[in-house]
Formats: sequence, structure tokens, C-alpha cells
Amino acid sequence: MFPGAAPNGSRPHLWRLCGPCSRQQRLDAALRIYARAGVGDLALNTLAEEAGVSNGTVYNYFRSREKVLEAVGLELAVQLSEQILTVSGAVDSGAERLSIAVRTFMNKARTDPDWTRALITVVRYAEGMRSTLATYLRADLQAGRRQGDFHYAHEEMAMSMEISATLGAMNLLVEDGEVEHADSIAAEMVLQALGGAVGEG
Amino acid sequence: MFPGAAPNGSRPHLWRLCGPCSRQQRLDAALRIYARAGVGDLALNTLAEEAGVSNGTVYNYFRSREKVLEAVGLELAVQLSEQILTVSGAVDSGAERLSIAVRTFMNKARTDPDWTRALITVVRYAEGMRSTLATYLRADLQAGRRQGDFHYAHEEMAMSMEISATLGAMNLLVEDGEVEHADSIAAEMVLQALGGAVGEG
Amino acid sequence: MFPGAAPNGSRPHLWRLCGPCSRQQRLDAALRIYARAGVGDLALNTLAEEAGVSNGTVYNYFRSREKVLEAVGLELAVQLSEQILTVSGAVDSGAERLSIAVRTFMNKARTDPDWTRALITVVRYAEGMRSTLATYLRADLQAGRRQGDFHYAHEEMAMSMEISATLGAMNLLVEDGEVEHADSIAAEMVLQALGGAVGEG
Amino acid sequence: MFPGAAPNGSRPHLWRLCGPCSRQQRLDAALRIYARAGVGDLALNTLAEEAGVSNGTVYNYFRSREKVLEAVGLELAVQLSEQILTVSGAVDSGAERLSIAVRTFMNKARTDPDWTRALITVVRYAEGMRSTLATYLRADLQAGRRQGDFHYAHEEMAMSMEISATLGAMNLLVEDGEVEHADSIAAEMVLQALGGAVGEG
DNA sequence: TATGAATGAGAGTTCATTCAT
DNA sequence: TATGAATGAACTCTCATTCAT
Repeated sequence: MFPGAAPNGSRPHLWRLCGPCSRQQRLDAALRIYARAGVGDLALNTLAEEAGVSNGTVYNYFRSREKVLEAVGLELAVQLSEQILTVSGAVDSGAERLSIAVRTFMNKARTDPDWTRALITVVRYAEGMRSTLATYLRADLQAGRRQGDFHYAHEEMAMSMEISATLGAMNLLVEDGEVEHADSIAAEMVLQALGGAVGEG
Repeated sequence: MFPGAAPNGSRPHLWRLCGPCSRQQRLDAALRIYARAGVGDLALNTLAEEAGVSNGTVYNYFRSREKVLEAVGLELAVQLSEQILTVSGAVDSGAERLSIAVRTFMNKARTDPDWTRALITVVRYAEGMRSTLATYLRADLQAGRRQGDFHYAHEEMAMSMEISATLGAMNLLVEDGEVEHADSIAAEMVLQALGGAVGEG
Repeated sequence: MFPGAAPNGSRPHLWRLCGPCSRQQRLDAALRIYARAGVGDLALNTLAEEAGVSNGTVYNYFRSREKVLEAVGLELAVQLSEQILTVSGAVDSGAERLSIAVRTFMNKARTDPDWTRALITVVRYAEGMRSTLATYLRADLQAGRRQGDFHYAHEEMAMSMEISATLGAMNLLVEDGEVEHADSIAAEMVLQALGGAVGEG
Repeated sequence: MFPGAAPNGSRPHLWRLCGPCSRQQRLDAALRIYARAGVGDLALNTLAEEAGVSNGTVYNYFRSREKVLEAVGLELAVQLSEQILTVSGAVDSGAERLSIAVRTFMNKARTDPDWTRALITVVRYAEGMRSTLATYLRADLQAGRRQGDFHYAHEEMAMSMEISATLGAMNLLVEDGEVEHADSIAAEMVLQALGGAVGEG
């Protein structure tokens, strides 16, 4: 059995979230935790049930409910970063990388509403997750500016607005249903907001 | 104190939120209700205390907690609309009207963090309030497009992103402190996102 | 206008229950109070509304909720006594008078379920009403015994059981629907319980 | 005391009411729950206190207040059935079995007023318990009729009246105090009501 | 280490009761 | 005298948290 695998067959283990196991393995649990749980139903009993562990077990790994949410948020952030890097890793243009990121998010919102609701919920509750998202964004913004594509006046404001706008667009997709070419539209608006040309990416 | 006794000095009147009294009167109560209440603390006990009434009194006016939030949200929406119309009422340019609106919001966020936290909280909980905000925004977007200033591809997405971005900017201001010229910066980004020139308004 | 009439047209007045007005007039209010009110819904707000007065007004006449129930119970008792006396007033046989009483109650249960539910509810809540009912019953029991028709061993037990049995029969009628000749059946069982022959009444 | 701490001496176990444990064990808890609780005081806080558990614990076993009452009622019904069967199990005569049952109830009312008040209270609130009682009664009625001892005209009415009358007699005993030979007197009236001879049993 | 019964503070809601008008 | 807004204690129910096993 490879290291980190669930010990006895189908029993999922919450420790995938915190133990010393591979990043790929953490994805499963984090996703499963929120995949079927309705937005706003953040009760730890429900969460524990989804994770396939007893409620008491949660407290062997997290000191409080808040810490659990943080961890789940982090997990979601890690997932998204990997998805983005997979696509934009080799791209040099900051603007293009940002465009790719936004479109990746939008497509995720279209194909995986549960994941998206989980993300939105967690961002609202655990404000700290914004910084995690910001970390990825900041590099692209700075690269885009260096390359002459972006002309924003205040980096923090730019990041905050870009993240909020993208989440808003995702929310619209999830709650109000399909929008044709939503990914390109969102990416275009986001780039324009930064004073950049329309991304071709 | 025995049940039923009302302090006969400063009779608080929750009905300002629902009765047929002047709009100005309603402002006071709505504001007072959330003014000092911490963000996210929507417990009716707290709310009642802030409003200066007993918890049971709330139920003389609203059938449930949800109805209270609706009313508070509506009240905040009314307030903001008035503030905006006061400034941009005579302006014809949609782009300029939008610019004024964004800057008005941003200034409000700077000068009245409590009000702003209340707005953000309510928007999160009572998703319906987005539509109220959207009502004001839609007219400006359409005017701006007719006048050739805006070139957005999808109205709903545009509205959703603009609202989210503005709220995100307000949130930054409130949580992370002062930003020089935050109002102009936010307005500029919002307008650029719509494919418009920088508002001079 | 005849004395005791409601002063201004349709305004029903709770004081009919306690004021110095005729017995006939009291009937109306007591009945109306419980007629449409669901069993067990004894909230004073509801009751006041049914009576057509404000909730505060109730306390001008009754010191507490319990006193109100007592009064309503008394009113119902008065009604039933009148109904019974109307029919059995000229009858000398205690057994026959009891038979008439039971059948009158049973017919009331068949034709007026609301009234009956009100009676049952009130008897449960205001135990004191049992004594009111007992007053009417006792005379019949004693007469029947003098006349050699009844042979009960303990008067209080006999009264308690007769009242409970009759109310039980009424309850069955009201909750489980029609029973053929329910009135005669009930009367027969009640008389037999007292060691009496079947009432012919 | 900090949350979650259970006194480690006398661990109270509410699951005696619902778990798969022996009938004898269930008796204890059900009795303890209502033993000292005043009639009509059905507040779950009180009930929990009587059961020796915290109020939240009740909801680990019952979904709602109503379910608790149902379970308590069922428990009481089980108790009484066992008491009756112990005495009348070997008796063939329906009339005699009924007589035994009534006298058993009456003696219970005399020696255990708390249990009796609990029974009366529960029957009033959870009407469904009447059917449980009826189940035991029906067999005796039918046997008595087959054996020529009973001559009732309508089984449902007979059952309803017998149950009500017996409960009425029990209530008298509990509320108004001692009555000499109450058990025999009640049994005699009940049997007579069914057209039967006086039970000798 | 994993469990889950037990906990109890606190939430939303109801309603008998009071008193200024 | 009639009103009804205001009260607040009490109730049902939820859930984050603890600890004996």
C-alpha cells in the first residue's frame, strides 16, 4: 500500500487534511467534505459525517471550528492553485496568466457548482483565505505591470477588487445558471479593470 | 423591572422600520440597529438591544428573524439610493452617474465603517438585496452603453461584477484601513472594466 | 335598544361574560369565543380577538388567564344546564332526568363539535368546572337513589365516573365521527353503571 | 462545570427509553422522568432534569418534544400492561379480567399518585395512548361478551367510556384523597355499565 | 488514536401580563 | 373604560466542544 492511503479500504480519514501526506491526497478529503454539503451548512457534525469520521475525531486535529474552516479553505486554495499552475505555469505574460486564472475559475464554477459554493462560503467565513488567493494574484499583477500591460494605481485595491469581481461572477454562474462565454467575458472585464488590453489567452 | 413597563423617557420605536412614517425617521432606526453591532452578529437579542427594545418587541413587528433582516436590508438600500440620487440626480451621463455612485459608496466606507459593515453583512445574508442594488445600477449601465461609453458583453455579469468589486473595495477600506484616493481609484477600475474611459466626474 | 345590547352595532363585548346582563346574552360571547378557536389554542390574544376586544381589555375584567378560563367554563356550564333544564325540568324521576341530560350532551356533541371541544378543553384546564357539572348531577343521583333506581356505593365516585364517561363518549363522537344512536347507548351505559334499569326517557 | 463533562458516578442513561435493553430497565427511567414532575409540567427542561440529564441530551434520542412524550406514554403503557398481566394472566373470564384490571389501576392510583398523575397527563397530551390502553381492554370486552357477561351495544363507545370512567375514578382518588374500597366500587360500576353482573374477582 | 454520549450556552420564538395613553 | 405597544421569562431546539472509553 502506498504511504498515506486509507488504512482499511473505504474509510476516508480527516487526517488527510493535516497529516504528512502528499498534496494530491489532501484534495480528496477537502473536496468530499464540502462537495455535497449545502452552502451555509457548516455544522461540524455534518462536516464530520461527510468526512467519514466521528465528530469527536475532528477535535484531535483542529482546536476549534474556526481552525477546521481555515484548513478546508487552505485546501481549496491549494487545489485551485494547482489547477491554475498546470495551465499557466509556462506562460510568462502576467496579463495572460491572470486571464487564464480567471477563466479557469469560471469554468470550475460552471462544471462544479458544489466546489464553487464551498469556495464562496469559506471565503466569506474565513476572511484569511483572501490572502491565500491574493498570493497567487499578486505575482501576476506585478508581472503584468512590469510588462506594461497593467496600469493600476493601488495594488491592494486592485487585488481586492479583482478577487471580489471574479467571485461575484462565479456566484452569478452558480446561482442564476448558465451564461454563454462567461469565462471570456469575466476575464475581459477583469483585465480591462486593470487598464490592460483584452487578453487573447 | 416588571413586565410590560416601558421606560417613559426615551421611548424607542421600532416601528420606524415599518410604519407609515417619514423616510427620514426610518433612517435613524435602521442605522442605530446595526451601527454598533459587530459584523456577523445578527442575533436578534443583540439586534433588539441595539434598537433599544426588548427581544419580544421585535416580534410585534416582524414575523421572523428573516423578515427583520429583509427590512433592515431594504432600509439600508433606501438610504444609499437617496445619497446617490442627491448627488447624481441631475447628471445625464450613465458613466458619470456610475462613477459618482461608486465614489459615494467609497466615501461612505471611509467615513462610516459601521454602516458599511452592516451593508456588507446584510448583502451576504439576504441575497435579495443584490437585486435592490442592481436596480439602481442597471439604469446607469444601459445609459452608459447607449451613450457609447460602455461596451460590456453581458449585462447581468457586468452588474454582478461591478457590485462585487465595489463591495470588495469597500471591505478593504473598512478592514485594512485608509487608502489614499480610494474613491477615485475604485471608480476608475469599475469604469475601465466596462470598457469605458476614465470618469472625470 | 333593549338593555344589554352591544352599544355600537357589531362590536361584541367581553363584559357580557361578567357584567350585569341577562343570561341569554352571555351565551353569545362565550360561544363565539371558543366556537372557531381550535382546541388547545387558548392564547389570550386569540381569545381576545375572537371576543372582539383588545388583549389589554381582558385584564380589566379578569385578573389572570386562569380566571378567564374559569369564566368561560362557567358560561359553558350555564348554557348546558339551561339546555338540560328546558327538557327535564318537569321530570320527577332522577334516573330519567339523568338520562335526558346525558342524551342532551351527546346530541350537542354530534351537532356542535366546536362547542364540545371547547367544553372538553375547559374541563381539562379548569378542574374547577367539574364541580359545576357535579352540582347538576348530584341532585339527579340523589333523587334516583331515593326513588330506588340507583344503588351506587359512593356518591363522589359515582359523579366523577359518570362525568368522565360522558365526556369520553362525547370526545369519541367528536374525534372519531358519527356513531348510530350514540346518545341512547351512552345514556344506557351510564344508568347501568349506577345499578339502574335502562332509561326509557 | 465545563461542557461535555458527565458526572462519572451515577451515569444516567436516557437510552433506557429507546435502546435495545431489557424491559425492566426501561421501567426505571420512564418512572423517574415523571415521578416527581408536577402534572402538566411537561417542559423538556424539567423533564431532562428529572431524568438526570442535560436538556440537550434529550435531543440525542428524540427528534422533538412530541416524540419524547410519545415514548414516555408508551413506556407507561408497557408498565401497566405488565402489572395487569401479572395478575390476570391466568384468568379466562373477560369480566373478571376487566375487574382485575380496573382494581389494579385503582390500587396504583392509591399507592402511587405520581405515577397516576403522569399517566393522566400523558393520556391528555398524547391522545394516541388511548389506543394503547384500548388494545388491552378490547380483548377483555370481547371475551366477556362471548361468555355472556357483557351486553354492550357499541364496542368503541364502550371502550372509550370505560377508559374515561376509570381514569376519572383514578383522578378523584389522586386529587381528592382516600376513598374506602375505591377499587371495588370502581370495578363494580364499570362492569355494571357493560350490563354485567358484579365481578367477584 | 478514534469514538460518540453528554454537555450547556445561546438561538429563535411565544405569550401572559402591565401600563401610558 | 378600552387600548395595544412593550415586556421578559420560559420554552423548544441547535451545535461547538469535552472526555471517559
